[in-house]
Amino acid sequence: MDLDVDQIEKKWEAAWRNQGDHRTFEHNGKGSIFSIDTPPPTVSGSLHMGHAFSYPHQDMIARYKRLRGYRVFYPFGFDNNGLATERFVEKELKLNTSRMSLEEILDSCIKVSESSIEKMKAFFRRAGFSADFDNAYTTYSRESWKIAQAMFIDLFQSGRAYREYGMTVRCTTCRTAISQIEMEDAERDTDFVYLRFKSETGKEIIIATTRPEMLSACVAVAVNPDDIRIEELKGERFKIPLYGGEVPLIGDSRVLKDKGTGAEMICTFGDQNDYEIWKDHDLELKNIIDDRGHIRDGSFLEGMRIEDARKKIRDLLRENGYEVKTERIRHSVNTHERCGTPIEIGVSQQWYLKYLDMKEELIEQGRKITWYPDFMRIRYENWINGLKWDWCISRQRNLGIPIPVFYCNSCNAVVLPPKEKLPVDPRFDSGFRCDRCGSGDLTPEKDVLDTWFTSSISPTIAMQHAGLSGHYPMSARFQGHDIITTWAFTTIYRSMIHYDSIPWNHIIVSGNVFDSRGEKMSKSKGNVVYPDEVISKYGADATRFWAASSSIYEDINLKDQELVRGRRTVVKIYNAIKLVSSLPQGNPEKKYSLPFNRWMRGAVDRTLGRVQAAYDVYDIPKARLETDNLFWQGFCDNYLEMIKYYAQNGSEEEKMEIGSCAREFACAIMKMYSPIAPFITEEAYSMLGMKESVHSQGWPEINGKFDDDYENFRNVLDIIDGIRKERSRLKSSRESYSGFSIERANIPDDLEKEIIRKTLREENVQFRKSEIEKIEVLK
RNA sequence: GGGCUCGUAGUCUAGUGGUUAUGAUACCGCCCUUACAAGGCGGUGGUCACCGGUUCGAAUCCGGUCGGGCCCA
Repeated sequence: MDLDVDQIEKKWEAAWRNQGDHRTFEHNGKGSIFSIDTPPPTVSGSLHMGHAFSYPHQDMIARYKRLRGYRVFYPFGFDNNGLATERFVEKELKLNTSRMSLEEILDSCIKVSESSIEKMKAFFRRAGFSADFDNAYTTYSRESWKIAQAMFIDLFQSGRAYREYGMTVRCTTCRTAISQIEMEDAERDTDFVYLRFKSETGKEIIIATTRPEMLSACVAVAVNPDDIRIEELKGERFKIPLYGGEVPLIGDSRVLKDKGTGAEMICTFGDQNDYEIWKDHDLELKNIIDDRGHIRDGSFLEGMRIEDARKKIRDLLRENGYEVKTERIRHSVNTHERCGTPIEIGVSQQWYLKYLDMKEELIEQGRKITWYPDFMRIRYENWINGLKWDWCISRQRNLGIPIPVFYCNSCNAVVLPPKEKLPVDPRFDSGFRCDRCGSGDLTPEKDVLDTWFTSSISPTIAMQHAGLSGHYPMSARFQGHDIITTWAFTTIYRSMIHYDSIPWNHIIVSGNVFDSRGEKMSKSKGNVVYPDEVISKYGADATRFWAASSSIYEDINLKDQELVRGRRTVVKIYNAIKLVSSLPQGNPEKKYSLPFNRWMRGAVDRTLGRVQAAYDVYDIPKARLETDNLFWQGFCDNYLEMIKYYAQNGSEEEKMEIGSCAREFACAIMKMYSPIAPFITEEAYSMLGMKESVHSQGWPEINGKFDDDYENFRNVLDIIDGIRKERSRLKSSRESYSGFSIERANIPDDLEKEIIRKTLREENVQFRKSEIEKIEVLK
């Protein structure tokens, strides 16, 4: 390959950076604002193909909208907040955070995220993103703290944020409360243990459980109300094996008759079902699992981890004759999505945001937004309909935006710092007083806010960072379909409660990237492909062509073939432009006198209309397809072949016209490609001697006068096509025949005949009018 | 188990009621036509997942079945 794509891309990357071309917001111009709510990539972990597939879509639309005259707001941020980053520090750096001070932990988190952010910026620049990376925001900056904390205070004051001692879902590995959002179901193989419970009067009932270690938290034995045993065993109290306490028999419809023996023990709390039954029957509370996953029941299990306790208690149950049998079953358990640990349910003090009262309004809000594609909205609505608990937003972790509250030790009031003092970290900052009783004796809140608390206000953070508040709602959000229930949902909710508005007019949902066989990429499978490798092999433009190759909302498998096609397009553009730039230059008197210029102008107009329509509905693959067709078939295979002869042998006036028109068409095609392939199109503009960047000038005008010429010229193209095919069928060199004879109803005029002969370099092409269409080889 | 979605040549893909189903990629053949052999032209390759229905006519609409994916339980 004689074209050094890498060198071209590096050259323009550097040039754009030096010129400071990419601004977060285009202040100049009169157009309306088009603002994009971009997903701040999380800095923990490495870059993945999603960054090379779905992120370019935003950039393509940003570039397109700029060309259409919009003042584009294209912010970029990095998410260095929360649990993911902290776990990353623990796992990747193998730091033992339990031996470090809070300051040291936070410090190493910041250091890791800073170096990670630099790597990511380098990648996004290399991939041709037109964002201002020097002015990127981070979700853990003081500025973001201040915004998030002020909004928290608003929520507290309006009664949306509340603190409650209640059921908590928690992860004993991450040692924090989590929300419904972060839970994930997983299939696990477990022993289903059948245990014998006896009553004082000697009656017995067999229950089945997957969690025998919870025995000491057992507060009832439950069967379905339709179960005949409810009558037989009415009033009996059953002894808890090994422990000896007595529990009642209750009936509850949530107990499944045909699962196990149809009887189960109710513990506080083995699972959500337990919790619900416990609450409705007003049972006793026995909380026996601490936040690190150790049993705290004061028995022989005291201090053991859950798994160890399960083993030990089963041995004891077996030895004492309580275990009837065991079945190996596969069942689904709720786990924490970040670490896969089965969640535990407990009760503790946590902060919540109330939203269960707003389900209908949230669905309404979702319907005010245009979803691309529309059916993704249904997933959003299903999620809302299935919501069970308010949003737990407090996390017992180190890294995160602190919850800005203190608790008064004298009067128990919740003390908020004044907004002008924000940001605050109650763990370090002091000097506040209770506004109710004036006491300075305050207990700081140690918990931090859930990462999604910050993610859900990305429009506010991005706008305030850029000094662009007051342009709410934003135009468009781009995000993956896997986080509709998290990011889209929480953003719509926050926007509603803070601004009584939708956060954006449009939401564009994209798919995920899988390996060539359609499997999820993961380190353990060894099928991970890194985006830097792909760009090194094929180039940034080719990678973007791949990203623009099929429906953006569908999952895509990473295959070479689209990357190959992308790279070929880049090379083809370069070569075509090389030819066009060699054509005579000047100002012709007439612009569209030659038939192929009129035809090509009509073709460009047609495609322009289609490409615009496609980009306008975020159909990037369609925009690419239309441009490809025009460029390869129309422009390269036919138009450029036609003009070659006339560019050399035509009159001076004709040469000027050809040079001028070919440049005009080439520029229009480069414009259409430029959002997808910013590098090679910029190179093309430079080769054509254009003074401006392809990305900074306006979108081409549709001329609109040559529709008929476009249609009429099809006859000439048909003949050229026919002769080319005939020549190929001959499978022999040109010495073996002398020419072609064309018979058809519509005979071209003299100039058209000449164009056909010159384009094909066949001097001997004869035409005869006939109702039967025919092409013959002349020997 | 529920919701959504997808199923079109070896592979990827266009096509939401109307000739012979689009194009790419891979493979084979011919042509070095002075921008490009990473090109041009041609060819091989399809029961449009399956079954049934609606219709003059179905890849397309409806119902069901099977299989993949995502989300939720």
